[in-house]
Amino acid sequence: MSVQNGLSRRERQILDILFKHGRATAAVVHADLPDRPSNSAVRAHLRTLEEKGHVKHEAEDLRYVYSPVVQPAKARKSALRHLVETFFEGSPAKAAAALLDSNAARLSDDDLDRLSSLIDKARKEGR
Amino acid sequence: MSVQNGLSRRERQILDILFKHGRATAAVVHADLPDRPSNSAVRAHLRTLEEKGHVKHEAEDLRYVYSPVVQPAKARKSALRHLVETFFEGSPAKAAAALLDSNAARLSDDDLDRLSSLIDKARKEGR
DNA sequence: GACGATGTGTTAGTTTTCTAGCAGGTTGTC
DNA sequence: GACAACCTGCTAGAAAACTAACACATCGTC
Repeated sequence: MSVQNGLSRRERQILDILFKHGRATAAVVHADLPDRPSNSAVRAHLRTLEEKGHVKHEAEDLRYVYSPVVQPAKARKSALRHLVETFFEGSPAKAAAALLDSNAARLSDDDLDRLSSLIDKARKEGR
Repeated sequence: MSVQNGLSRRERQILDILFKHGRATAAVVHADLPDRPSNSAVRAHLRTLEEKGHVKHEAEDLRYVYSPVVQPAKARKSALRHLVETFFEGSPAKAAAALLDSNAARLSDDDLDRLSSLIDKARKEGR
């Protein structure tokens, strides 16, 4: 169903790091992982993820660079839906409000303009 | 570190359902769980979650009603931060934009007004 | 009181996750 | 060539997750 099913805790963590970085070597993934597992364990998991089809690797001067197979956009969307569903009663507006509310200080003018125009657009479509 | 660490896949699923419902009996959790595990397994997991301190139960005419121990608000915040971090390069604005963009049709006028005022507020604070 | 439906607790066993350790291959330096 | 410093693959075993099955309690109905 969801993109994130069938994955163990570690696999999920690793996949998240790959989404975050776009592409990364085993060493980078390892460095980003909480509670520092062994490097060997990380590589094993990456291989498993590849077997399961969630990840692919390219050889790049002697090391492997891993990247997610699922389109980031798709994974994003799925993650958003899941979050909205479990924490915001299915209301994207509530989720968006929470985002803006707790992070207002960190929004640039450009960001605000873009959001405004999105809201205007929604207004027009709503009529 | 994060609220969602140290949990297995199933435990995470169960906890998400509790967040979604607020409070729920073992049977409800069971019904909402994908790939239908045994009822007994669900109860065992709930007990484990309680041991770990993520969940509490109250006896309510003969059955147990479970609810998350962590403040929903806190869990929400943590989940949002994680999502923004892994999928939106740490930019809440990008996340909010994605929410509005793909769900414009589902926003009510009230929602839009609320969002607008949040944006205005951010504008003022930004100066 | 006997029965079924529905709830819980606990146990024991399987399956999956997770890991360290070893073997081997390439590159660069001495 | 020997060595260190990287990297990969693989394997066996420990640890944790996951589960079914059984035992027992309560309630309502016959």
